[in-house]
Amino acid sequence: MSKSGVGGAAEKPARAKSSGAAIPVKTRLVPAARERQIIDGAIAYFAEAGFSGQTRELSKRLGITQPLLYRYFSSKQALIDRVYQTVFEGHWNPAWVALLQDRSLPLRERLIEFYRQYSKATYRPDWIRIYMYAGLSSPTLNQRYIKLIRQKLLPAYCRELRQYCGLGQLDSPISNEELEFIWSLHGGIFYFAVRHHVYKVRARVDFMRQVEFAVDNFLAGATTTYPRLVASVASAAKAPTVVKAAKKRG
Amino acid sequence: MSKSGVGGAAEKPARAKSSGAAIPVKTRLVPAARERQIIDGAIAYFAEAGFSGQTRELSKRLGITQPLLYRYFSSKQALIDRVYQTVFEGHWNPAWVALLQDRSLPLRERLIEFYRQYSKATYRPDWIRIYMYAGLSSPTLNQRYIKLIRQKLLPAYCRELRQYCGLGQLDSPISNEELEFIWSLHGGIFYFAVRHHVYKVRARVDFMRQVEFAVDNFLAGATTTYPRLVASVASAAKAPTVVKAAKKRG
DNA sequence: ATGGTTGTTTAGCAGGTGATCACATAATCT
DNA sequence: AGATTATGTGATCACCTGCTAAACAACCAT
Repeated sequence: MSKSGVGGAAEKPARAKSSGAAIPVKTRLVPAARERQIIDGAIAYFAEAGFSGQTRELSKRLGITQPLLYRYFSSKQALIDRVYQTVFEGHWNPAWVALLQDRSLPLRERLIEFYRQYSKATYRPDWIRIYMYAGLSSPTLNQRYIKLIRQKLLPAYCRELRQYCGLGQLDSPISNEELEFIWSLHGGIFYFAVRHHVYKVRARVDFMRQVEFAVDNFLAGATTTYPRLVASVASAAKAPTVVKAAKKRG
Repeated sequence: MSKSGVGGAAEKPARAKSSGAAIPVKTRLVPAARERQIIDGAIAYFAEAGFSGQTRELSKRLGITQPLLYRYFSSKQALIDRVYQTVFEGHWNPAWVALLQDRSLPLRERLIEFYRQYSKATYRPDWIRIYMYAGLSSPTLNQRYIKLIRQKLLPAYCRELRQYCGLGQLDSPISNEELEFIWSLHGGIFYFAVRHHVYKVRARVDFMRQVEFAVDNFLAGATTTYPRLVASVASAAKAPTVVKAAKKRG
């Protein structure tokens, strides 16, 4: 079954023979560079087309042939996993927690600076779109990322907010209600980025200025709302079985 | 080439012949019912698998053959369009605007009641997932929906908030900054639903209770933040070219 | 130069995927 | 009941898609 090669070579026009051609000669890259190029291209392509995008189209955009992808990644899924890994692990800065806890700055300034850095690192079209595609096809990775936020970032966030609201002496464990309360701010800001980068809605406002208003509003409200929330959760925790008992009676 | 039918009929085991069989006999529906069934099934299936889901798998779940889909929809895309239409147009209630403007209730109560109804109508797994898939593949429809929110709902929202914050006499046009300010609340609540229904993160909190906290916090902060926002926008509008002029000088 | 190593391409396969069509058959009408 | 209508199905087509093997060609040591 040896029918390949000869015919193909004969049809192929001279490529590197005629010296004057401006056509870029076939570039042969070292494996690390080619792999990097493929990953970067895959992030951009899958962010646009979703993970049901075709490997042929991806290779076309990279200017390489499709089988070459399989020299670097054993399967399409392996490439996708690598894209996940690169995107999800590449944008977390442990310094953000320290920033939130730096009490030499007012909490307002810390939060605004945090969102300046956080949005710059994560609110990018590619990142957000891949994050959303990932969440739709299989939310495992998103759950892990959310867990990271919930366990590393929000508790620090929460302690600073307690301090800010005059609950500094409080040492009760942080409740889910408190975490979700903070997440309502965080999510509101994130959804602004989604509308902007995914739905391409031009809001015609300055992003950081809106962040400032959102943070200011959150903090201004929190001085009254947050202590009430904490008290409400605490009182509910004291008598958690009341409802059930009432049900049994009724 | 007439080889169909005979062989197939011979292989097929008795279906309606043997009377005792519990197997449901072939149901023949009136077109309207079948079409409805297909659309409902398509919403559920595409919400789960995305629009790259296969027509064969869809028909399998519906218990019908794949070619039957093409009797009701000329192409897969036509079916998808119908799904879009059903989902996007099926969950808007004009009464919500009236509810927001019903000043016989405190604004807090109106907002909470609004989110109770709105979340019940739109924060459903199918709806949210199709909304997100649609936004990723082509944001046109989402833009239209956002425009609906922005033009019908938020202006009313905004007027009530002005009233609430002692800016009732104000009749200046509503600025983008004000709309985005409100959207930070709206988006925060929506993103809670996304985390819940798409990323399947179990927050272990009562949704409406968190909505109450978010609304309370928003309103508590707004009495101080909102007038400042309005003033800030107004003063910026007076001298919009200062920055440019400074740039020219520099 | 020469030959070996290895990055890259050409050709192609097996199974999937949207779409079509003749025909079988349930529901309706007379 | 028998004729009529049009819903639903089996078979199939053309193309797509992930993936593989072998040929080819650029780079390097000698």
